[in-house]
Amino acid sequence: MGRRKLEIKRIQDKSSRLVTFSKRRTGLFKKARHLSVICDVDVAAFVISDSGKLYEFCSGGYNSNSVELILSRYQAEERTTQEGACEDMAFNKSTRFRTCKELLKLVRRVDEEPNEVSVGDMTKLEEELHAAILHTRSKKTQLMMERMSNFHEQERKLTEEKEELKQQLQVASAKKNQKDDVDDGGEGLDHSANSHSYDQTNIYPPQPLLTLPLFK
Amino acid sequence: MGRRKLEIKRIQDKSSRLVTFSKRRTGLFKKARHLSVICDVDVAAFVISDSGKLYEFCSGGYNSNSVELILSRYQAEERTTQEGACEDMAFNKSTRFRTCKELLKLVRRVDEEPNEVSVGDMTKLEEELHAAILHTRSKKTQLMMERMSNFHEQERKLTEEKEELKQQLQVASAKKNQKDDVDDGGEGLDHSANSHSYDQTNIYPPQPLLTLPLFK
DNA sequence: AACTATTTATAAGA
DNA sequence: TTCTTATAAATAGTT
Repeated sequence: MGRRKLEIKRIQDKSSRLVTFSKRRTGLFKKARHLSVICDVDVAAFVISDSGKLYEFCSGGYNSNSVELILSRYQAEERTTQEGACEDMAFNKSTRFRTCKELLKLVRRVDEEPNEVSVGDMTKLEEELHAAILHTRSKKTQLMMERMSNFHEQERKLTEEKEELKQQLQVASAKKNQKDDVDDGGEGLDHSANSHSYDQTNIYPPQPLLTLPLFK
Repeated sequence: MGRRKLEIKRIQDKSSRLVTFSKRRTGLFKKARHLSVICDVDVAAFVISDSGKLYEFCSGGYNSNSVELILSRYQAEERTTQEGACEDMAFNKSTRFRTCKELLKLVRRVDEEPNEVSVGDMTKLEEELHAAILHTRSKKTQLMMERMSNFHEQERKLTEEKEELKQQLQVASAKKNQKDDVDDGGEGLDHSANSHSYDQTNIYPPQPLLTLPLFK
């Protein structure tokens, strides 16, 4: 809804992204308000900006507890939904981990009957969950690194092949010039000039990941 | 937006209220999704219908922890706003997050003079550090995804250039054969046969990252 | 911050 | 419900 159709993908230019963010955030909250009034329902919406600032809308107005009501409703849902997730994941590879199911069961017990779970068990649970996170995260990173490495290798190959072709082109045109040197021999070189070599190589040497400033 | 202008007040007729609810709820979540994608921010929205059914949208997709992430951010805010929290810390009300430097200063104090930092403050610190981790991690992933996308693009370019060079080589050798056709004209083609085209294109369409099972 | 040309959402009707 | 369509509302780019 604007001067031109906008693709639904991240706006690269920071400045216009910010402007759009402001406009659309306002729009979203307005829609949320209208929905809550017109249909007489509870609505809550949260937006967290790039810089970490929280924006919220809640149909109950600001000094009501309706956010809590909505959230607790959500959390209740969560608890119900998680029945039997991870049914199949026997991950006690080396006796170090219980099954995912057992872990989650314990999590639920901590929530529902905290007095019947010892602090020791909770500490253990916390540690195991943390281990699971680390495991998953490390696998993820490894996978991504591998994929990037593949890209890099592929690029190297392509560049190599390109260079080879260029060489061949030069050799060919040189031979041609040798053979009939009074001819319109310039043409052969035009092409190699045409193939402006891409020098955007500054993209790759996979720069060490920057440490982003945490928050502005 | 419709055949006539609608006042922003509860629709009396139950049937049309329900129809409108369905339409506008869909619209709201769509807007939320667009906002999250276009502006690259986290968004969560909850709607509870008259009959108590919960509808939710969250920018992270369904099996991600982004709802929790956003909610914990909200709850952290809550705690901050309430009295007595964070005795020791001058909070910047507008951003709510202190600077990284301030955070680290507190970490050092926890280490050096643990008795002078309240448990409440430590809890708060822990939460903020956790938020910082989440933020950093998400940025890291984003960065890697972007870089992969760049690789992909670069590869496309290189392949394109390679093809162009190949074409030129063929044209050149064709001309050459035209001019002195009794010559050792076969040579020009040998090379293009040599450049076996790489068909390992199955690597890229950057597959959406799989959600790895926690443990094998 | 305003202004508009356009796109997008949707109210009513089928 | 689902689709169609006339119209209202949101907003992208511009000033």
